[in-house]
Amino acid sequence: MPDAYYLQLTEQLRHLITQHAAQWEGKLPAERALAERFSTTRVTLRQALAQLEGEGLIHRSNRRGWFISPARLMYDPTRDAGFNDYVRAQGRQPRTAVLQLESRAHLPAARALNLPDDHVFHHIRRRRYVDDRAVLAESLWVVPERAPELLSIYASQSLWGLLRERWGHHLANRSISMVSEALSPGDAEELFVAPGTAGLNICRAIFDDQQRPIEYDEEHWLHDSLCIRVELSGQQ
Amino acid sequence: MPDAYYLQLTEQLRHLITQHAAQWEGKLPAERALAERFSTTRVTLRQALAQLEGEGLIHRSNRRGWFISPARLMYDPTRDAGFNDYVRAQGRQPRTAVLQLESRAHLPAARALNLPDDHVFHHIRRRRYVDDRAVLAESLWVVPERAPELLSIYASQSLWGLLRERWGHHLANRSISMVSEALSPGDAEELFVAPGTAGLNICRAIFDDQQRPIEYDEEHWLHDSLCIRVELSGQQ
DNA sequence: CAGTGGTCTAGACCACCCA
DNA sequence: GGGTGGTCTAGACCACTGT
Repeated sequence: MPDAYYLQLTEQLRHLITQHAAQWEGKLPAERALAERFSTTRVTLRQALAQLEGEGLIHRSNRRGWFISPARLMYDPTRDAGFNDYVRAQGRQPRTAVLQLESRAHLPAARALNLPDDHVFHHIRRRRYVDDRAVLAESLWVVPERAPELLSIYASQSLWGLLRERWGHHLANRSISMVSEALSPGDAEELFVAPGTAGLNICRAIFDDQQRPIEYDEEHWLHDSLCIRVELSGQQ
Repeated sequence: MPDAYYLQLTEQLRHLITQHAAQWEGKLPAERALAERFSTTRVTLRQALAQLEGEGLIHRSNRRGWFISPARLMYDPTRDAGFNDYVRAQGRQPRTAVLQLESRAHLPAARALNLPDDHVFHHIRRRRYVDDRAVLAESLWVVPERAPELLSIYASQSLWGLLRERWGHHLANRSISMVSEALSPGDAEELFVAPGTAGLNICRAIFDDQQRPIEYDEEHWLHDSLCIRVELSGQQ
């Protein structure tokens, strides 16, 4: 069926990668070396690599080369479990870098939380790692009335833990949306990948048990880094 | 920031497309024409088009050209609403083509439903359209004990409607997983797109209120055709 | 500084779609 | 049968990475 050479190449590379994964220590040989080994051009070789990238088998670190992708992280966006907890529960190592703390308005957050367009939020921007690979760039927009001194006390711990323990909020109602995307140049740079790399965008609007808006967040994941999982019981 | 020419091209094309959408009737001019208009090569032009494809703004119909993508379909995989119902509710036109009806074993279904590896299922393979664009290829694996004569009476209606009305099943517990994927050559062909086109794979295992397995399904969506939406209330 | 990936050129051939 | 998109070649230059 696959008569195009780059599709045959894709299969050969797939086998090569699974066989030599250990010996290469996760990093593929240089493109020119691979192209020569298969007697083809870099263009065609890159077409095959792009296929495997789309499948989630390998990924690129911008200008540093091709790497074998680790197993996907299981993630249930409907649960309250903090990032650190569920990453560790899967035997992986979480890490967080806080990129920005500020207060300002944000239209999508205002719209999603049914607040005036110019409402000001506490904004936390952070980058999250799994096993030292940056996989997630996210922005949190917290309603300041619910967590007044947030920005002065926040330091990369669990936000939902804080909201629960310090301010006694119960995250009861949530509206979640997920779409595939191409990472914006900004998001791509923060995750050290090439612009336009495939990503998954997850947005959540969260309200308490009295329908008061609490928080809105925008997550940009590398597309190959996660598997969304939702378990539900009870009739819908 | 975007000094690469193909990224500038991406922006120019984005504007061109939004302006001329109506006049072009959804189909972009030929690649050679566009490349000439921007004084570049087809390779670079295609790189820019691929960016817009990743964003979901345009898509390809295999060997027929580039088309402007319609608005994403909102889809809540946690609900029981039938495809026809929720597509119509969004003012769109649903259509279904049944591709295959058979009985056979399927390992992933058996595993997901906690049945023996060689358990035989009723298998329904179908293609679903929204406004005459094929957007979904799916396989349903129904436990025959729950719907014995399914294959002889099924004809593209709502499967969940049938299960409920004819056999009185309540779809109570479900386990859902979603991952981005590159469409397999087979799935791509069924959806009339190029092999390796970005897709979204959704799998569901469904049990009744007594935890008896009912059905397992595998969905392959074009990545730009939908927006997953989940609304939840109550604490998790 | 050497080598790498990212980008780009200027062609070519073929299978397939559509008129 | 003409034109299209899909594929492929054989180069090139540059910015950046890692040493």
